[in-house]
Amino acid sequence: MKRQRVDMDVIAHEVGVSKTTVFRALHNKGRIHPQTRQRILEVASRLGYRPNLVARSLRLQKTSTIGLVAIGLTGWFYSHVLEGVDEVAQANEYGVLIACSYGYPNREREIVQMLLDKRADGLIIAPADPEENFDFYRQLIETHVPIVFIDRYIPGLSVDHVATDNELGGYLATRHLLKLGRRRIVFVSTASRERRATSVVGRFNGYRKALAEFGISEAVELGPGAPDVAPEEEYAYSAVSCYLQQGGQLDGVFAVNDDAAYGAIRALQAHGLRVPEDVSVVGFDNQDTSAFISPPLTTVAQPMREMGMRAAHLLLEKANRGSATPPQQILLEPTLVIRRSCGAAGK
Amino acid sequence: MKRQRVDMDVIAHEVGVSKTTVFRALHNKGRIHPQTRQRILEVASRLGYRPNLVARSLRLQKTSTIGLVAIGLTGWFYSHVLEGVDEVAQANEYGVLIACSYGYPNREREIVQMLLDKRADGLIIAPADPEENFDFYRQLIETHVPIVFIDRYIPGLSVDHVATDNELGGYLATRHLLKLGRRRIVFVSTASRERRATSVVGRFNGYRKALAEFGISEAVELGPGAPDVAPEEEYAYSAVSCYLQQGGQLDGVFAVNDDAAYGAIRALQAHGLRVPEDVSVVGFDNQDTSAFISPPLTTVAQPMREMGMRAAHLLLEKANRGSATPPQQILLEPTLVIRRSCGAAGK
DNA sequence: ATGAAAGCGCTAACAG
DNA sequence: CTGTTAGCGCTTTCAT
Repeated sequence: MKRQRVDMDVIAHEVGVSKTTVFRALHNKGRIHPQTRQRILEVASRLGYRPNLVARSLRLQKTSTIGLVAIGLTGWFYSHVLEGVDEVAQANEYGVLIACSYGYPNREREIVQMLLDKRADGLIIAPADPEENFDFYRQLIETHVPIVFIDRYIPGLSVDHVATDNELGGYLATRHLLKLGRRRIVFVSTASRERRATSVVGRFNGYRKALAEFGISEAVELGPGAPDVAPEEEYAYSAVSCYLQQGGQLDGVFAVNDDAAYGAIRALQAHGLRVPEDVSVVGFDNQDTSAFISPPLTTVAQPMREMGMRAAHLLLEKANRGSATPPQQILLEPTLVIRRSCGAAGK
Repeated sequence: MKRQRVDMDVIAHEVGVSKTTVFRALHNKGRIHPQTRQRILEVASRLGYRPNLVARSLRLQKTSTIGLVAIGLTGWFYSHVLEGVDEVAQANEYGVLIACSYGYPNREREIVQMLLDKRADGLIIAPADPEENFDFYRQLIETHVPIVFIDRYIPGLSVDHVATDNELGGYLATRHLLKLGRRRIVFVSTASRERRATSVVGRFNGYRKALAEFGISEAVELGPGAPDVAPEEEYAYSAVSCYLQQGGQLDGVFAVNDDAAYGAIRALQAHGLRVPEDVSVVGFDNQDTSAFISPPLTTVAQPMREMGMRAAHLLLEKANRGSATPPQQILLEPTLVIRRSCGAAGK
């Protein structure tokens, strides 16, 4: 038995009306006799009719699809952001076409091209590098494809973006350490490629700003120079270990993310330093795990899901109302979550 | 200035040939004069021509898109699997349309439908529940849409799937604890919905199988009865705490995943028990973090990325060679990673 | 070596 | 209230 595909024509013939009438029945649009509509709906249902969204997309010049350019799927932070995007997409009957750049700017370009060829209605992009693809994006913007940068952005380009106020986050974390009396606070950063991202740069600036307010001008960054190795924990571990072995002093650590904080804590402990008695540690991201390591980690929380949702909303707005509105930069507020690793009261 | 969209017709007019010729030039197919081809290619490039993949999809009845039905994006395990899928998709010039069920069977059905309406060439699915959608999938299979289940499957349905040999994993973990002399080994499981998944059931069976080999018939599962709360760490923490407070005895823990292991360890420590001196703990998944908590966690590693890649390959094969081949069940081998939480020698 | 024409399945403008 | 017709951009068959 040959199960034939059923399209609107098949239904039309079956019922004995025209395709247009079928269309009107299915979409309940225009004037149509209730009886006719009823019959059509029944037949459609009996035949298991399903609209061909590809055909619709071609006709409407609109795919109801968001293109999502991620750096990777595995990070705590990004995966939550992406769920936020998915959530909004589903709620608006949009699909999400996703592809990862894995941090490579050239791959990022290819992906964007692919997504555009598939006629995504707009793109949400976490740009791997703040400079490498500057020209590429500048040209892209001129084509008026709706684009929203997420988490990171490309300085100098006037594009919508939504991100956490990373500078504020870094500031809050560092000021907290300072208020606890810590004065030799180091910034544990991340592998060189990531280090350039606006999110990381922001945290570092916040760190320095807080130091400056307390009259400290010397910023110490641990990471640059360490072997460029994954995972984050390992990188931080070796960066901190190296610093300590060379006789570096510290009584506070602000890690660029929670994973780095775990590595830092382990390095400190391996070196005989106690956390938080000897050294206070603050991370960034507030992973679930951070409440369960020992000591429980003080960290900066970002509204991850919300970030994804805001980006998606922004994009859909652009895609539908036309991109006439001027670009918005949405900054989300981070919050400090105090636990025991910093030595302050906290659960 | 009105920047008009350039399609093959525009190029054709510009060069003074027919659309067909343009087609042949672009695809380098059929007989075409090298000169003509050259001119066409130049114009196409100058005009910034990009193929409309939606139109192509409609014509070819093939979208070069994989539909991915995930349970969520945030787990360590799944996110790595998805990257594997993405990797293979990109390598084969496929797109990945993703949507999450968040564990709800009805939502899962809607997503599948949406992906099918968008004419994905095939679906990779992590089914939320092993039974709820049985009939739905049974019917779906009859339509011959290429489908591959991943990580979990639906018993009784003859569908391709690729998963870890979870029973072996549970067996390896438990046998390891038994060999270390532990005899009161509990299984720390997960919230009720997840508990039914074939992956979890497999781990539990492996656990019991190992116990049986050592003449132990009593299996103790911690979790059922505990408040059904997120995150995993919290759930495990309260399950273990509860057990201990009620005077439960144990000298070994096999946790269904690493996050649960973290929660278990914290509960044990909070209760004055030392890990691994008093209690040996083994997890499942080998998250990066597990090497950096204290004590470093012994755990079962799964080939996550490979799982995603195998699933994607399998799907593409089905989608292209026609789904005439009989369904394959691919089981991947897990490996035990020994660290300190179990008390054996190990880094 | 090139072109004309049909058609993928849907939507919409226009008639009746 | 319903039908006819054209067309979205591409691929392919058949002709020349």
